[in-house]
Amino acid sequence: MTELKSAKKPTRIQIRNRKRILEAALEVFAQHGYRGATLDQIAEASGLSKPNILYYFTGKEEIHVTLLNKLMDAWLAPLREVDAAGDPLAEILTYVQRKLEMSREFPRESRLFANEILQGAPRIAPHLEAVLRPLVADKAALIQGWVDAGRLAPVDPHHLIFSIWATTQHYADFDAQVRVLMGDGPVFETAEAFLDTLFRRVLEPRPD
Amino acid sequence: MTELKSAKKPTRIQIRNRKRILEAALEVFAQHGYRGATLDQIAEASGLSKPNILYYFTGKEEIHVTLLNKLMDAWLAPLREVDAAGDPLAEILTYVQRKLEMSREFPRESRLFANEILQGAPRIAPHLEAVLRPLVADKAALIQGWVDAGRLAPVDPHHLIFSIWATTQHYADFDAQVRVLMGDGPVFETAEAFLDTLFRRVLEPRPD
Amino acid sequence: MTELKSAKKPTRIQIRNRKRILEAALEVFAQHGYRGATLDQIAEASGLSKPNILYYFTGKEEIHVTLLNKLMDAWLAPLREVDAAGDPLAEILTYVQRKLEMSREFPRESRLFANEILQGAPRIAPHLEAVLRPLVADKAALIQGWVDAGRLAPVDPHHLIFSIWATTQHYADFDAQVRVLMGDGPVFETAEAFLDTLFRRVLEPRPD
Amino acid sequence: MTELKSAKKPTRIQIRNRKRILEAALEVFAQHGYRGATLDQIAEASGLSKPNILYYFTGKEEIHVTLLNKLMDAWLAPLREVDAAGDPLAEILTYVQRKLEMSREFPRESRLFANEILQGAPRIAPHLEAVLRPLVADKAALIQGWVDAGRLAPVDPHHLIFSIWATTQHYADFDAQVRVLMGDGPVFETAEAFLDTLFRRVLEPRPD
DNA sequence: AATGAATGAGAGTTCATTCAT
DNA sequence: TATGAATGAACTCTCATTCAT
Repeated sequence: MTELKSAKKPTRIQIRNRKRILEAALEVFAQHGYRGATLDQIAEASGLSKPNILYYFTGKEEIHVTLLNKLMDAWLAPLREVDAAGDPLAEILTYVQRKLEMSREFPRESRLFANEILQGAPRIAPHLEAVLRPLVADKAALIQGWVDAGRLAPVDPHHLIFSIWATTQHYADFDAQVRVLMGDGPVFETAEAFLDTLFRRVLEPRPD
Repeated sequence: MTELKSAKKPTRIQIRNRKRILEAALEVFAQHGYRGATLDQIAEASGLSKPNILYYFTGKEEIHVTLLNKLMDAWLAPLREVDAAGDPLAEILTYVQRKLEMSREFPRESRLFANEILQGAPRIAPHLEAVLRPLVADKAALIQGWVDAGRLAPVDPHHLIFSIWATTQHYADFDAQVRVLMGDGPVFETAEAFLDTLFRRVLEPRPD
Repeated sequence: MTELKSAKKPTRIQIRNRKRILEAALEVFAQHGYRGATLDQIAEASGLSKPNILYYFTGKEEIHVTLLNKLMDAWLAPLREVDAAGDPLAEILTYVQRKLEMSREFPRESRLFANEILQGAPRIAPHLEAVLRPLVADKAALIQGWVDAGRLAPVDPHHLIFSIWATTQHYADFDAQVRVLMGDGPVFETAEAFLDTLFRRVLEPRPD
Repeated sequence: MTELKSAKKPTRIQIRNRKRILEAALEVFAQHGYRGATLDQIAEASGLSKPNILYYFTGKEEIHVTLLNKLMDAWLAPLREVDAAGDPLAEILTYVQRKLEMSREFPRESRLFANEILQGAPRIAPHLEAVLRPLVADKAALIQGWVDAGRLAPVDPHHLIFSIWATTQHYADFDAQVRVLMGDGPVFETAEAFLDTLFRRVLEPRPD
C-alpha cells in the first residue's frame, strides 16, 4: 500500500506537502526531541491536518527517520570533502569553517542530531556504524598520515575530529546558553576567528 | 502544606527517599529527556510507588527542576575554582581536566543539562542568567587580564570557555557516537592527553 | 442522482466493476466481519480505488446489504426446491446434500451469513421475516404432512430444518476448527456420507 | 510491571472489577466480534471508565484472550466427562443434553467462540491444537471402540462430534434466526426432545 | 508514610467518507 | 469514470495527577 505510493512518482502536491511536513517536523523535533514532539505540533506548524500528515507518512517515527537520513548526508559532506591531495592545515581549517557554517545555517538539524545521540542513538545507530564509522576511519588514517609525514603537529586524529565536531556544533546545540552569555553580539563571526586560531595553533607543525 | 515539609526538618526516611527519587530520576531524565521520561519509569527505578513519589515532590517538573538546580552547583564548581592567583596555563589546564573528569564521573548530569539547553533552557534560563552569566563574566575578565598581561596567548575568553565545555562534555553527551567510532578502547585516557595538548598549544604564550 | 444510476441501464464497465467489488467484499466481510472489514481491504482486493468503490456503492453498508440480499436468494433455493410431489426421504436427503454442497462451494457466503446472524441480524432481520419465515412455515407444514401420513418418522419439522442447517453449514463456518481436528484429510466427502446416514436413520419410517 | 500486579494476590476490589469488566466484555464481544467491540462499549457496560479498564487489563486483546481461555475450560468439560465406563448411548445423549444446556445457559460464550472460529481462530488456534485436538482424538477413539464393539450403530466419530456441536450450539449462535422462525414459543424444551430423538435414532444399534 | 484505585487530558493512529479535479 | 487529497470522528492506549484509605 504505502509501497505503491512511493513507487509511483510523486505529484507536485505530494512533493510540496512532504516538504512542508518535514520542515515543520524538523522545527518541532529539534526543539522538543522525539518523544516531546507531537503530531499536533507538526500539524499546526505545517498547516496540515493530523490525518493528512499520516496520509504522507506512515507515522511519527517515519517522519523522524526520514529527517535523520536526509540530515546525515548533508552532515557528512564537509568531512567527505577533506582532500588527501590538499594542504593538510588548509584542508582541516576549511573543514572547521564549513562545519561552523553548518551550525549557523542548519542549527535545527544539528539539534535534531544531538537529541538522537543524547538518547543513545536508538534510531540512527545502524547508520552510524555503516556510514560514519568507515568514513571517519578513512579520514583519521589520512590525518595520521599527514602527522607521520610531519605536515601536521602530532595529534590523535579521532579526538581531533571529535573536538572539531564539539566546538562547531556547540554554537547550534547550546545556542540558548551561548546567547545568555554573549548577549546579542556577533557570535559566529567571532567564533570563526577563534576556531581558526585554535586549530591553527594546534595543528601547525613546529620545529622542535 | 508544602511549606510545612520544608519548614520542619526532614526525617531520615524523607532524606533517603528523596535521594532515591532524584537518583532514579537523573537516570531516566538523562536518557529520555524531560518529556520522554515517565513517572512510571522513575517509580520503578526508585523502588517507590508513583503516588509516593508525588508525596515527596509536587510533580514531575519539580523533580526535574530540583535535579537541574543540584546539578548546576556541582557543574560550576570547577570554574569557580579557577584561581586568579595561580599560574594561568596551569589553572586552565586543570580546569579542562576537571571538566573532563566530570564528564566521566557524571555523564548523566551532563546529558541532563544538555537536554535542557537543547530545548532552549525553558526551566533553567533564569538560573543561567542569575548565576552562570556573572560567573562567566568574571572568569572571562580574569582570562582577558592574563592575555593582556602576556601570560596567555591571545584568545577570546568566552569562546575559550565554550570550547572547553564543548570538548569535555562531548565525551558524555555524544557517548553513543564516540563508542561507535572508538570501539571499546580507552576513551577518557586518550582524551585527557589530547585535550591537554590541545589547550596547551592554544594558550601557551609564544614569543613572536 | 443515485436513482439515475439504477434508472439507466448499467454499462458493461459498471457491471464488471460492481461484480469485482462484491467479489472482493465477500472475501473481506466473510473473514473479518462487518466492522472488522475496511474499505481499504476491499479496494485492494478489488483493484479499484477507494473513492471509485464509493462511486458504485453509497457506502460500506450498502455493499454489505447488497451481498446479503444476493446471498439469500441462492441460500434458500435448495429449500424452495424441496418438492411436495417427491419422495419425502429422498427430497430431504437431497436437500441435505445440496446444502452441504453449498457449504463447500460457497463457504464465504455461509460465513457472511453466520456473521450477520451472530450479531443479531441487524441488517437482515426484515428479510428473514418477510422471506425466510413464510418459506420455512410452508416447508415445515409439508414435512409435518409427510410425518402425519407416516411417510417420515415423527419429527419436529422446524428443529429438523435447523439441524440440517447447523450440520451442513458447520463445515463452512467452523472450518478453522474442523481443519485442526481432521487435518488435511477429506472432510466434505466423509461428511456427506455421514449426514446422509444420519438423516436417513432419523427420518426413515420404522414399523413399530 | 503488569506481572507484579498479577503476582501479588488481588484485592477484593480487583476481583470485583475484573469480573465486571469480563462480564461486560463478554456481552460486547459476543455481539459485535473482536473488531466490532469497543472499549467504550465495555466501559459503559461495566460502569468503569475506559482508563480504569486499562488499569486492570493490558489492552483490548488481553480482555479477549482472557475470556476465550476461561471459556474453553467450561466449554470442554462436558466432553471430558463422557465416560468410557458408562453406557455408550446414555453417555452421548447426556453429552448432547449438557451441550444444549450450555447453549441455553451461556449463549454469549457460545457466540464469542463462534466469532473467533469464524474469523479463522486467530487467537485461539494454538489452544485448539494443544488442548482440543488431543481431547477429541481421545473421545473419537472411545466412540470408535463402542462402534466396533457393536454398542453403537456405525458412525464416523469425528463427524458425530461435529454434528453434536453444530446442532446444540446452533440455538445459541443462530438465536436471532431461530427466534424469527419459532416466535416466542419454547425453543430449548422442544429442541432437547428433538435432539434426544435424533441422536438416539442415529446411534442405537439395530439388528440387521 | 504509603499505596491501590481512578481519571481527564491528550497521544498516535485508523477509517468511512467527501472534495476537487 | 476515476483518483489523489483531505478530514471528522472514533479508536486504543498513555500518563501525570488525584482520591481514598
